[in-house]
Amino acid sequence: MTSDALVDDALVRSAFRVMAVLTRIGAENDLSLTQLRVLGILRDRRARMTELAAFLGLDKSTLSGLVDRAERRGLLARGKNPGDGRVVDVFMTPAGLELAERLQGEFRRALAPATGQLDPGQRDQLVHLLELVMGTDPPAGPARGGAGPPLS
Amino acid sequence: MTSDALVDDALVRSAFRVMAVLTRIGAENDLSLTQLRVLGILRDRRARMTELAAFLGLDKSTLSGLVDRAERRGLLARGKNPGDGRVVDVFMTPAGLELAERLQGEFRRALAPATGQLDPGQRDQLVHLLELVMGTDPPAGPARGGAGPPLS
DNA sequence: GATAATGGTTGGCATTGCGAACATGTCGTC
DNA sequence: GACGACATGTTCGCAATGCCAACCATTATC
Repeated sequence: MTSDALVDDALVRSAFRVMAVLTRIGAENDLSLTQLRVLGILRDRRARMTELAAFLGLDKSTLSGLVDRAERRGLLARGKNPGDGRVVDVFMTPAGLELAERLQGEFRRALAPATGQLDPGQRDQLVHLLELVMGTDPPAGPARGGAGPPLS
Repeated sequence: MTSDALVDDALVRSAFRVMAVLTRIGAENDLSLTQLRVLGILRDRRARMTELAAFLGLDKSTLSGLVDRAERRGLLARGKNPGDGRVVDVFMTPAGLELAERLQGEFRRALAPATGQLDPGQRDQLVHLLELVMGTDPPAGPARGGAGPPLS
């Protein structure tokens, strides 16, 4: 019982901590958390708007604006989908890729003092446990069980 | 050597997962993530505005509006600080406390299928590892004692 | 007591995110 | 082939988040 509560607590705390780091790095580069996430997701794939929206848990209309702004900054680009005329594909520009790469480095460096507290064995353990916990299917998501290249 | 990357990855993934659950529960109750967090923080203490802002990593002015809305909904209340006339203390109303209690229950229930994947021993281990990782000074934690500029 | 420093609020601004309404494209049925 | 159902994105209007700069009130410092 209380063991449950402790785990929840630890997960929430670490989540907020991670988010704080991501938010800070984003802010330093004029990117919101969501934009950061988009950059992370598109780093190794091209996606259609709806797909992306579902993945992020956002409305299609929200994504329109999001992509608009990122496109205006030259980080993303829209392209037609050859197979379906309705679909709009989104993908990274070279500038976007470069930025994503740089931010990932910053993120790892920012987290290094924390993760450095663990020895390799503990690191594996932590990864294993988190995968166990998070391995169950997310609330929703027909497409790809939620695993994406989580921005780092 | 990619062991580091794996940990970062797992942490980010679990962070987004936890946030998604919190966001959903908040949305179902017309509360933003930040409001949820405020409710969580004030559950067992009373705090002044600046203190709260620093803890959340937000600007004072952001908090004004946040507390305004929560106060209008009867969840929080403002009070004078006896020791310092400039200070505004914020604390939960009974309604706020009740809501916070309920949401915590919802959250635990939502996470149960995930945490239930672990046996008690693994649970302890996960808590321990997370505390190790997060126990160190965060590279960018909000409101850490002396060090560091406002960093937003 | 004058001047600084601290604590909160206000107003202006861009962004986020939702829902509803809309335009366009695809597909199934006749 | 033409029609209507459906799917995909965009646009518009709205409230909320969050920042900054400017401001008022109170406290500290000299």
